Amino acid sequence: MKKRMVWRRLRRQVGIGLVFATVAGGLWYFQESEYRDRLTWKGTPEWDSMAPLSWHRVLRNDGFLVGWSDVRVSPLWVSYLLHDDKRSRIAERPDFQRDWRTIWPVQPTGYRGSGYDRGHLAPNYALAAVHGRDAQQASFLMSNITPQRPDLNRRLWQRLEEAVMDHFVPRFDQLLVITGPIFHDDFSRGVLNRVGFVEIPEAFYKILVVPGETPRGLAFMMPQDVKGDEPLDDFLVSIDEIEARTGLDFLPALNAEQQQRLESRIRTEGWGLEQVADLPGRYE
DNA sequence: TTTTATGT
Repeated sequence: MKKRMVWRRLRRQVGIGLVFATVAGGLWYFQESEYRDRLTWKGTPEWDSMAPLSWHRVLRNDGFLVGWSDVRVSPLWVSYLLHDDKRSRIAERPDFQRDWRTIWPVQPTGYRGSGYDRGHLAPNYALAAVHGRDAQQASFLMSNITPQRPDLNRRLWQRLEEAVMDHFVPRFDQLLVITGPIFHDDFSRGVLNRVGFVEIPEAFYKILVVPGETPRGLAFMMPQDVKGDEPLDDFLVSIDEIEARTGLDFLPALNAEQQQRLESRIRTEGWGLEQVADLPGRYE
């Protein structure tokens, strides 16, 4: 008799709890996607459901988003918008910081003696100049950092980032940048190929998109072992190729026809690449 | 005013 009443009450409470959790979760998700939409264009990268290595969760920062993989212990992509409205002075470089959202401990000191640089994906300068101090500090979170060989990070990659800020952003006014690592096809190669817990990529990609009715796109893929003074256009690839290598789908909210046009082949017309492809780096 | 590591 009494037992049945207790059961009924319990069931009702669980029911109310579930409804509450669902509503709260829905509200959270709604608000979170509003925040994300403000930081991107045509959605954030989505993963191929058949490829667990491309699964990730989104970390939201001031000025940029990070697709974080707890399997690779690495960001799979970062995404940020740039516009031609730069601050004239930017603050000093902050210290690298542990990001407590990553679960696996990735310490700022963890790269010491590894032969790899702590390479930014979302760059210090661009984030600081366009999005301000909080974004700059967030760019030094270890969730935004991947192991990069010094000749890539300080030379070729630096030249590409400089071309983005000094050439492409002024040229087009607004730019969406998606950038990230590319890993060896064979996951077993990555199990021990790590700096601390962080898997070491084979190469890196950077996708530039000019938002608009008929968007323009340009994409690069650069391996770890470069000298650093190569012409930037040696590394052009189609976005489709990057999708094939990463298991990610970029700009998922763009309609199929536009995606096909934008992603299937390399189109350099209008970018003025020849003006920047051979510019020397800042730290030769 | 654009990158980092250095048992400094």
